[in-house]
Amino acid sequence: MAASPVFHLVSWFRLPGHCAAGAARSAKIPDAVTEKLRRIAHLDMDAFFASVELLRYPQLRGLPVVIGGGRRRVDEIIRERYAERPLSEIPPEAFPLLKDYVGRGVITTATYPARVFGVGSAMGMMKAAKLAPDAIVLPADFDEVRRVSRAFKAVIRDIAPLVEDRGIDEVYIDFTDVPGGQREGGRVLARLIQKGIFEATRLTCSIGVAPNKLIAKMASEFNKPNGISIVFEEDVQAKMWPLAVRKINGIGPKAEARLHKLGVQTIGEIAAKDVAWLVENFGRSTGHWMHHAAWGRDDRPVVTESEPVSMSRETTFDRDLHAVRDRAELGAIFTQLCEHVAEDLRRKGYVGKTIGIKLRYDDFRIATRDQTIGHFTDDPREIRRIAGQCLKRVPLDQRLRLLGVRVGKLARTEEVAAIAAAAPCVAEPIPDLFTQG
DNA sequence: TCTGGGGTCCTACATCGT
DNA sequence: TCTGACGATGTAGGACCC
Repeated sequence: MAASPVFHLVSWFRLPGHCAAGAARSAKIPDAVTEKLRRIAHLDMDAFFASVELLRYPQLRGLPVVIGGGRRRVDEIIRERYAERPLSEIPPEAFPLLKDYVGRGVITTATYPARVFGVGSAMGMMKAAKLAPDAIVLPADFDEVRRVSRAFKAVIRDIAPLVEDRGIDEVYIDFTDVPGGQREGGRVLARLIQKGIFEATRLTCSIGVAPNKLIAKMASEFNKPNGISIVFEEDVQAKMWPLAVRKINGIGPKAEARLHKLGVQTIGEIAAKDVAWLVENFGRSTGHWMHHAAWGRDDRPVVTESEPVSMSRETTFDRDLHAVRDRAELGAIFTQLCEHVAEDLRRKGYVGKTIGIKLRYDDFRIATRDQTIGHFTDDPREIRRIAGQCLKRVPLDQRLRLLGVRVGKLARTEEVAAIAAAAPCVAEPIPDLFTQG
């Protein structure tokens, strides 16, 4: 190998403005200690959905609780028996248990006492019920979770403005230029943020601070729940390389299985492989990416603003439906999905020009079809019409488990309207694949 | 055994215009 | 008129993430 591991790591982590001459110089210059380092934090709320429920039902603290399934709110169900009592005074034995759960669905989150039994996110409810039959099961309250999500992100932005939203319970934060962001490698600022979030929401989170997003993401897992992990560039090999390949954000079950089959179990073993070998086995893009990731290299910036690419609605039926025998039911669901997507677009101020459908057959195979039209729309009837044309292009001789509608190629409604006002034109007709020609 | 919903990004391939 | 290269665009599917 031409360069030492230390050379690779040190050269990668210096900020462009601070490291023009790279590793050789930074290794010699004694003021390296005063140099401002790139410090990126990854913050992850602990068992977020479950923790939000425990704010409402504090009597369930310390008990195994999972969130998932069920469309009816539990407080409605138990109100039938405990009509006049405040929610916090309803005894734990009144809550539904996993072993009594009937229906489809997966676990969204599990509290730490529930995780002891081996249940966790994305696990089927039936399997979870076998592992932890006496765990309490609650449905997710998305409205409340969204409210708390906005609250904790507001706390962070007040302290450190460069925040990248990574979903409902996660963010990246650029500590580099935040006052105090360099102190103790970021630990001081991380503690401040944890304290602020707890005061605002009564919820805990875990934070990893590292030279880049890739390592910060891993670091936030090191010390869960309610932990802080600080990783410096010189720690990377010792902390990353013994870990399983799956710990790299971006290596999922497929890539993991492939690596295992090739005899690679840990991140260090990926790092030891030649790039050419990785490219040969995983393709050019993934091979190079995997090599960089294993060496802890990642120069992606913290992105504070982004536009959505698509919006969709999908639903899994209570029972598998047949396109012909359940035509009326499917038609009603289909229309409703189109209306929901249109509502979402209008509420958020977007229009789109690629309309598509997704369906999942009873054997879990997925089929998608798209159609791009000549203009932007957020009209539910038009979405329904184009989606209907897409639906005619998929085989419908097998039972369906799921149906979805998607609108892509989005643009802001106001921008499209402004362009249309500046250059009015007649919308071109939309070809109908099945009724014409 | 059972596997939700809402996304993003990547790849492969077909088609079309130059 | 035919052919090939090439880029842009659309489509379908897959992997992955929260």
